[in-house]
Amino acid sequence: MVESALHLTIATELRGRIRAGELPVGGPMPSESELCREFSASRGPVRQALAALRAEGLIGGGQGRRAVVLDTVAAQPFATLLSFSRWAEMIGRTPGQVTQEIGVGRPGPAVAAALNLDAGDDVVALVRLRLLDGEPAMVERTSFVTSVGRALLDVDLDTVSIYAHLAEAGADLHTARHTLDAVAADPRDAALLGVAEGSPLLRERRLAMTSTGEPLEWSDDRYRPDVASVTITNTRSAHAAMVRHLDD
Amino acid sequence: MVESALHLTIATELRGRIRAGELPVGGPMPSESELCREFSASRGPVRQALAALRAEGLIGGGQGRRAVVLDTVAAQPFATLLSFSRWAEMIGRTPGQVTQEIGVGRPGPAVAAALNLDAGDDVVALVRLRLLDGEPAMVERTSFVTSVGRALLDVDLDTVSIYAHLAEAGADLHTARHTLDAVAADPRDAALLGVAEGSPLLRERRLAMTSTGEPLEWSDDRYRPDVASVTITNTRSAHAAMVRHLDD
DNA sequence: AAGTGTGACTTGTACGGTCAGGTGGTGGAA
DNA sequence: TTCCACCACCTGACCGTACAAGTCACACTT
Repeated sequence: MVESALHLTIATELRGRIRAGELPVGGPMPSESELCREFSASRGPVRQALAALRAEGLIGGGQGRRAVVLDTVAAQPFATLLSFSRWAEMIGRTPGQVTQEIGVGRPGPAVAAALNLDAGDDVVALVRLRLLDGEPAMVERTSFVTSVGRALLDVDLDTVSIYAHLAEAGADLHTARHTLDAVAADPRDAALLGVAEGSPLLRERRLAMTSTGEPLEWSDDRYRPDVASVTITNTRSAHAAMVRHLDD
Repeated sequence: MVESALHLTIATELRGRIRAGELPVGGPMPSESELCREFSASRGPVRQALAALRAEGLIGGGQGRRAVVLDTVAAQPFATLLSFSRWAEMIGRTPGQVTQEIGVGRPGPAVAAALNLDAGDDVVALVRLRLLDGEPAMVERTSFVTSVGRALLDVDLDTVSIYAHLAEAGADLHTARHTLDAVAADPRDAALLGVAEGSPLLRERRLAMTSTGEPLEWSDDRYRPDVASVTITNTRSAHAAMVRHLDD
């Protein structure tokens, strides 16, 4: 087993203590020097770990004061925000999917612009109904650039997680941009999700890129708003952290 | 006047170059050592600045490779996400507001739970229609804890920015949690925003807290989805950054 | 021509120290 | 008893150094 970096070890350990209630919400964190002694680290890694927790919205506080525990649940890691399946598993639900369409073809102008494609380029387009515990939760309309999408044409998309498959195929998913708004359910959305036509849906449009900014995937996902919503935490110093969660 | 911190200076300067196109999208950032020389800094502040840009979704990249410019527009700073007025000013629009109701009273159970109030506590409740360039854009239903809200009862809310006023009054706004979903416009929303009853609205429920986690404000904001949406960037390493923006 | 090293360059991680500036408790003065 | 000055402690910021690990291009070998 490769030991991971010290600052990651510290962050993981502190996250665990916060989640377990060992460090209670509203209470102070240990001081930096205490953490240095405990983990035999210099202040660098300790501060790096605290900065991470701060960015996740777990702790707050200011100069001269000890950091304060704000919450017990952190924002979700990268993969969870990208993959419906991993998200479902993380929140303890069973993901499912029913593929409606898949094929190679010319993209519409909006998709071509989002993926920064040239005039002649094709995409692999996919429409799926996503389920949570067997109930309709989301309609997904995804377009992949062909270099990535080709790997999908041979697999059974109703059983395999796309992102797990793409990761194995070596796709370098690194950054994603999510745009959230509300739309009315069109007739097809309504039929698939089991809601009335025109009823409000939470739409997440997502562009996934490599570490160098090359677009890989563009998706238009429409959630039943009674099933899922999105929470973001932001702090004066740090920036925002996002979490998609279930409505109970 | 104290000059601001070096890492903030570097980050601001680099943001400016990216926005100006001096560092083109898709191109490499200067190496850390180049930045050290240019700003007469050690690697610490330089890396802190780059980490900030990374968290804002402006740059990406990995070990051994130079960072890559991903986008020209950064996520918004804290105040912009909290204050409709500052957001409007940042995107070059004129904010406006028409107060519908304001008063002190007993909160509903949902509000009391969100603000973590005891049974007998009152809140200052406020309903406003918010405008962009004179056009209806959002309906805001906000509840303040009385210690904070009292300061609002004496001012003209149609002309003063609440957050500017609260900041002057010494309120320590530090962290905010935003939950996004979609709702159908109720009759009152529809009348105020000038949309059909039942049409989809983007709802942002927001809890603002002090640095020690004490709730200060709970708000239910409903946007016309043709006017505003919310974008979030997240990266494998860094966490998410959020930006609220205008739909053109 | 294609594959393979090798080495320069770059970022990631971590150490140590230093100073500035904010916080909060304590003890003495009024 | 109340108030205030002071001080110990803490976090924020920064420097310089060192080594590990990843990337890329170029020269060399096959």
